[in-house]
Amino acid sequence: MTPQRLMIVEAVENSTNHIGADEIYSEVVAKYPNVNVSTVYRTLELLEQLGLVTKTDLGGGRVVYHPVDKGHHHHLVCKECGATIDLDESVLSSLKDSLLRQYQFVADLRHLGIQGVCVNCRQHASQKPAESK
Amino acid sequence: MTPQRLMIVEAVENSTNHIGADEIYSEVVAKYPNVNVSTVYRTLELLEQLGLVTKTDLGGGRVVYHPVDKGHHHHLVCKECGATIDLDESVLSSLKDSLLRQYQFVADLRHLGIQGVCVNCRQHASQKPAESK
DNA sequence: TAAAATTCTGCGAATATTTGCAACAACAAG
DNA sequence: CTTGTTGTTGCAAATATTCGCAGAATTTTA
Ligand SMILES: [Mn+2]
Ligand SMILES: [Mn+2]
Ligand SMILES: [Zn+2]
Ligand SMILES: [Zn+2]
Repeated sequence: MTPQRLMIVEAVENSTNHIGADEIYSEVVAKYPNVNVSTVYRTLELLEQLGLVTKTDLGGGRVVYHPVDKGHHHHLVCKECGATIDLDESVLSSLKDSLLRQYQFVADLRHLGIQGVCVNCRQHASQKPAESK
Repeated sequence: MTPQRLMIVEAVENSTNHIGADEIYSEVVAKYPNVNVSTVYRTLELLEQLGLVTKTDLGGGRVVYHPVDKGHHHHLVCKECGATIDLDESVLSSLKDSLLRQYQFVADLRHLGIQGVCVNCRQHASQKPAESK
């Protein structure tokens, strides 16, 4: 457990909710000026393999990390407005179960980002049928 | 419909199964030497928005494209051995339905890559409990 | 301790993809 | 035909992430 790893873990744990690699890097580099981004990425990969953090692609180039001990959940991400809706883990547990039963496949569905269109954006789209120019 | 777009569409349609942006580019550049990768990516994005192709991240930096008219399906991707198992669309339709009912969210689940560990790799792992050095 | 083996790091380069911009092409109006 | 408008391209630079490598730090062995 090196100082840089410690600070990276700290940054992830202290984050309110999700945190990106760039934010972690900024936070760490403030106290420890000569850390490298590679180390941040490598440490995050390690933490992921150890099952301490989850990595989630929320779309649009935003990949975020989340400590496992702060609750499992998933996210619906609206491609139109970018809104993210929290989703309880139970919604995906039946899928996970059926993949295990039917395919003996252990799906890694800890913290998923599901792309789509939210209610608001769907309503707005139908209210504006004449999209035109 | 420009010549470069035509050739990109052709490359995707002619592909046996999945095809990556780099492969499309190689194929197109052979006949039309001064196309640019940007055009390939831009065209693929366009085709995706038009609902003609699906884009899927199969993990490990492999993003592949697939024409919609060649059947909908999903993939289980083993993180250990890289094997991909085909999955019928029906397996995810119940999830899609419940997201629509409970959250009024239209999930974009046309061609998903689900990460995890396959049967073989799981058995091998348990047969080798003494992983050691 | 000293030497050897291992692990971790910073750095710079590679990778895949996206973006801004200016030239270019198609096309409509005058 | 001349002009203006719009959409498409190539190029070069930005972005996020990964990788090889050689040196530093650590741990193991003798
Ligand atoms: Mn989350
Ligand atoms: Mn497929
Ligand atoms: Zn929305
Ligand atoms: Zn496997």
